[in-house]
Amino acid sequence: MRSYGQYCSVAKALDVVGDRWTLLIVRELLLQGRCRYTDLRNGLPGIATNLLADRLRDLERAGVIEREDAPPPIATTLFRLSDRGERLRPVLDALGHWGVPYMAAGPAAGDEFRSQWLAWPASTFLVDGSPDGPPVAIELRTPDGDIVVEAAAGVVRTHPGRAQSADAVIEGDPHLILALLSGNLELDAARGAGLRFEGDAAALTRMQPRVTAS
Amino acid sequence: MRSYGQYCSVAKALDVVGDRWTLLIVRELLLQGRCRYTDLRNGLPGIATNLLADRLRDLERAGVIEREDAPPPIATTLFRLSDRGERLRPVLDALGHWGVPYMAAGPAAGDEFRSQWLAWPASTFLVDGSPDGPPVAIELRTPDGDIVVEAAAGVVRTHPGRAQSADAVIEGDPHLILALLSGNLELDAARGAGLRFEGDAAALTRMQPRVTAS
DNA sequence: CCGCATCCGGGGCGATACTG
DNA sequence: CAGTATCGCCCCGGATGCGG
Repeated sequence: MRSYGQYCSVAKALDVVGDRWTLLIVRELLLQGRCRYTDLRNGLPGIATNLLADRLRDLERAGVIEREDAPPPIATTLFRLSDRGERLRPVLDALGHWGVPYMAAGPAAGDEFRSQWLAWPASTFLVDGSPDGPPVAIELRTPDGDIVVEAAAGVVRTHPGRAQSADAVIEGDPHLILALLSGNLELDAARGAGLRFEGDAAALTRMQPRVTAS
Repeated sequence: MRSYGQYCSVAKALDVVGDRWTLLIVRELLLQGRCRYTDLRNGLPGIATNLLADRLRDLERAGVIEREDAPPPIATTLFRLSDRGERLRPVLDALGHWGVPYMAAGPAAGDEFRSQWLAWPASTFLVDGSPDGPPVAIELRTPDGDIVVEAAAGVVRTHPGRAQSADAVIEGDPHLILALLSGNLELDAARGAGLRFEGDAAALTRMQPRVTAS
């Protein structure tokens, strides 16, 4: 990116990560950890492949990501964040938190979705309604992968994969899942819309929208 | 900006503030408060005037800033952040903190500088070396305005303007001021380079670089 | 002078095709 | 699978004009 030419730490940061798509690439690496080129493409619907290659080159030169040749049997290239890149997490957290209100209206026409993107709405918008209760885990199964949403000790967190013991399992359209989690859709209505829900409905009410004047 | 078309709060946030120059406009409004168009231009060296006008329109439509007609005798337009815009402060804080290491090497050739930009290096990179001591204020006088750096109760903060009672006053080249504050330049050397320092040198050593593995 | 609008050249970006 | 190559387009940068 063309430098702003300003001796200011915000401008210098944007010189490095202010290009279009750059912070979304960091998002995917924060969410997924080490990725193949194809994994990144899949997590970044809409990006032009030459742009992804360009950005990965830029980010590597800037010391934000590192390229790693996978061990022999695999024969592929993996990309991962460097320590410096991992330190961008607070930036993504702040941006993701600020952007949550835009999710309330539902996806725009043609919006793509990946289950791992629920991490920010879940961990910054939802709050554990019963901080003193035992931990609760809800497993989400979407067409592009599974993630676990956990409420424990007052906070809600997410991570990819399956839960060891899920209190509830939700399967179906990701938009419906978010509507259900955020309280914009009742369980009965969600079921009527095709969402499959198994397990303890109380696990659902355990997670509540954080009360903020946004 | 063209939407990323992703139902993700980070992407939605970048749909609004991801355009070039946009976050720097927010930076200026966070630092300066209400601004005239000309004030913004002055705080954003390098921006094309049509782009500034475009961005201000976009930000107003997005509800991030608000336009305000100044009271009669003044007859000008003022721009200020809305509540929603003020909530971008954590984003700028995170970015500014992440970018501080890029300041260490000094300004690049042709880099512009404004004194108010010292706010992030001062408040996130410097730390109050004597948390239990009485508050200390250093007044900085640069060609484009004055700012105050205060150390109190363990933290270092800045604000524009003059101090009620400054323990020290530094006047001169902003680059030298930052080098002096960050400990990269000794007081004697700074004086030799043309910096004027008056007051208590202990106020200077009160503020120390935060120890981080950056 | 302040707050823009207009015009124009160059390059970043988007979409698709192609390749080792 | 992991990228290059190519080609338009539109965003951006820089200069200038202009009404209030």
